[in-house]
Amino acid sequence: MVAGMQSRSTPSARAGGRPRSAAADHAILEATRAALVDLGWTKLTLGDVATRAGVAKTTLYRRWAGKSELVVDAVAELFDELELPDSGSLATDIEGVVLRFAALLGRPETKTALMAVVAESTTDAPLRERVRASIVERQKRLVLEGRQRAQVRGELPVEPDPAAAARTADLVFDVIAGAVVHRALVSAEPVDTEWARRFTALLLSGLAATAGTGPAGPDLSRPPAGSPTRPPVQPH
Amino acid sequence: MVAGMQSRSTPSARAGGRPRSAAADHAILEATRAALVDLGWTKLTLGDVATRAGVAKTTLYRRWAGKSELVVDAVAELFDELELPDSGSLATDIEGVVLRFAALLGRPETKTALMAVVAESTTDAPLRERVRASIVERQKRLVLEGRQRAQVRGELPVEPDPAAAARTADLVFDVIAGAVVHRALVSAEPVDTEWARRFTALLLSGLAATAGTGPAGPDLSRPPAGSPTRPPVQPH
DNA sequence: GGCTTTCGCTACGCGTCGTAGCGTAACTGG
DNA sequence: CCAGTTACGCTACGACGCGTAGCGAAAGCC
Repeated sequence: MVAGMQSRSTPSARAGGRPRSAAADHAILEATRAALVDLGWTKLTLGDVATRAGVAKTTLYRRWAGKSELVVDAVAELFDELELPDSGSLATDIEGVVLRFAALLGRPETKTALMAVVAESTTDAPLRERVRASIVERQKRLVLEGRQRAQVRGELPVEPDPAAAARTADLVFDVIAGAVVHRALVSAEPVDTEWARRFTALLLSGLAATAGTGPAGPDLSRPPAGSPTRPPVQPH
Repeated sequence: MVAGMQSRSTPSARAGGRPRSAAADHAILEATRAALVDLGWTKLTLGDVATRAGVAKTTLYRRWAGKSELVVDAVAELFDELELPDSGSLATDIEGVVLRFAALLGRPETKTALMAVVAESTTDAPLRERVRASIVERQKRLVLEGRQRAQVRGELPVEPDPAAAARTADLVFDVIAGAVVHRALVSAEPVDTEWARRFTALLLSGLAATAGTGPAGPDLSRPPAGSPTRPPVQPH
């Protein structure tokens, strides 16, 4: 499930001896999340996690290099729940994924762990790669999915240059993820429906204006009338 | 200089006894930044900071509650350098402040400290208030300054409703600061001139489309011809 | 049944934390 | 000038988490 797990047990190695308990893995990661809720990042100790999981402390050190790696794997599992909703229009899709991402950031486990492991990763290159593969890349795929859907719908133009397309995808990803994280964790203000709507409107009209340098296509900021999931609401 | 300092020495208290050494404050904060560069956030110890600063460890604990508070004050001083450039147009102003902010985030002290204290602040309300007052509010003022300048220039419409104006200012702030931080620290990719230009174009065309619901005003995405600080460059 | 690897357990040295206690230094008001 | 008050440097201390070593037992594969 989590990408960073088979990095230690290379399947090409000789396969003799007692296998690692998969149940212990689940127990440890779940205990880690529970400890994050109760204690937060700094007060979390590996000994406490071991006690909660019902395993020996040495078992933890045999599988993970340190606290950071363990927590990355523990919170990475939560990002499996993050999916791109298919609501019929690009605008409501973005609003939906923003709200889901914000709900994930609102959980006490992720709230205290995410920024901490990113902070650690600034001085630890292997950890940064682990964060990228386990968490960041999983979010970025949602952007690529959303763009492809929108292009099929005709809501976004197809960029011919793949390098330029990758640059805009990276830009959009940093804008979405960065804005939500900053709103939720730095400004510490709620990411509610109204904020998501305003943010999406800002982003989409910006995209429409910059992507199509020529005459703009249909208005992307609002879903078409009769949206299946949510009726369009006139802003007062 | 730093806002959180006079919270302990209330000037209304009785003023007898030996005054606190101001030189020690500077030495401690500078030693903290040096230790952040050499050791990073986690390996930084208060005993080491005390040794570098040439003061006793107990002096540190008399002035700051813990590592987080000390680091917040240490990096908050660096944010004094952050200013809004006056380049003649809103677009180049934003590009300039984005590059300056990114340069600040590129320094090893802030890189490792900023995310760490934000992570701490998620489980520590007094610390969150300290971060807000010392660091976040200082950045947000740049947004308000930039908007006012742009309104004087006629580049942005004046929003009559103060509540709505505050909401858009908060939104723009989270988008700018969030995107730059995410690009620099999470994606770990360079915030260079080209990225700043693309991001600014995205933001400004979004602002122009959403703010003026009626007919759009002048094109905000590019400075007027003959910009005093930087000649406009055609994107290939 | 032998080989290999994992697991639980105990114990250990090490470093940091945060505080207490003491004598001294600096500054103020009478 | 002297008593009062506060900050400072220094030492020492208990507490705690870290990460590792060593052992016997368990659980698989050939």
